Amino acid sequence: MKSKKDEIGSLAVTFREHDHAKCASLLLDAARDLCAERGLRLTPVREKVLKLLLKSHAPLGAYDILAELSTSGFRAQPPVAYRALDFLVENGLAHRIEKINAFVACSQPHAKHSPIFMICNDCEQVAETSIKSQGSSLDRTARAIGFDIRHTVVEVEGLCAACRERAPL
Amino acid sequence: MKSKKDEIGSLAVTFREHDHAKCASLLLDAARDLCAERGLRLTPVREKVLKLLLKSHAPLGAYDILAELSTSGFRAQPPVAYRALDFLVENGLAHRIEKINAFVACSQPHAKHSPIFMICNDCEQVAETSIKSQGSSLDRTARAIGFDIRHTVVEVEGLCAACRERAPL
DNA sequence: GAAGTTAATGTTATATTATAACATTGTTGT
DNA sequence: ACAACAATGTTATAATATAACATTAACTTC
Ligand SMILES: [Zn+2]
Ligand SMILES: [Zn+2]
Ligand SMILES: [Zn+2]
Ligand SMILES: [Zn+2]
Repeated sequence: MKSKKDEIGSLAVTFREHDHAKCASLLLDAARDLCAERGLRLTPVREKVLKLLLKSHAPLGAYDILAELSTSGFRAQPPVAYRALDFLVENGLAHRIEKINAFVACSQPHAKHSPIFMICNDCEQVAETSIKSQGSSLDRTARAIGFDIRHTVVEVEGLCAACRERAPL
Repeated sequence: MKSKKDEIGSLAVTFREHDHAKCASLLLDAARDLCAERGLRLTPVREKVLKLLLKSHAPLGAYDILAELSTSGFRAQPPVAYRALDFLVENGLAHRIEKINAFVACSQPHAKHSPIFMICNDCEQVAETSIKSQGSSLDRTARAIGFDIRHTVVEVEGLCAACRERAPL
């Protein structure tokens, strides 16, 4: 049984001081492992896009990525970015954040999960946590009306603790 | 204390047989009342857009609305639609559904609420229900990490009961 | 390893969604 | 009537995303 502290630590490292270089490199390794296991090809563009997303916990728009790709010797037509992002999203290595039309690296790529995002409107970082869908209020309501859930979007906007301290209110 | 049946009836009428003409007219009246109470101006374009949204429980894109406006003698430049939609959304008469870049009339315009949408991928109708934010898992996680929630997006995609019956699996 | 097959990338063009900026008109309060 | 503000009209463009088709690379299977 995990302690509450563990839970917070593992789920919302984004808004806490942490060794992000390590954070990013562990996730990159995890992605490589996952692709190897599943016979997926983490091609140069795909890996590059993942690395760009892993640079920070702030999401990037498709055109931000495109711009960075073009300064790194990759082709820079929109489909290049969207295809790589599609691959990453379809395979659980990244998520799309609907509210802001942007993408983040997944912070728990192996586990099958329904992510929840907390988007700080000030520092623009995004923390990923997870829904426990079994028995949730959402799940119960859906069952009650016979709705079969295929995909869930949960995104909250607000201010992270650090930003609230910096600029109270 | 409401019964479970009441709760379902009031919250997810979308996917059930119902007198939608009545449904729409009650909501239009509610909107007029609400604007009168708050000193808001439900101008012709704004009312027309609300009526368009109230035609069904299927959401409309801004450009769908624009097209309908132009066939009704209104000006049809994008800002016309977006401004009316902004007004309706800001004042709680409509909601934007992020996942599909579209808008629906709010089904409970008086109550302050955090809506949840259930989007049927087959019939494309959307049911609105509500989060009980107090004490929810989301709320607890946010508190635990000191995140101050300003706005919540909860949208689920899947199949409604009727569509599942029509086309099993 | 040559030929066939599928997956991935390259490239051009265009579709879709949304906003900036500024001019004009209408409404409200004095 | 006048000022002040709210709403609408209008032009232009920004930002996001996909369609379609050509080319190249990778993986089979013989
Ligand atoms: Zn990190
Ligand atoms: Zn922050
Ligand atoms: Zn109805
Ligand atoms: Zn349906």
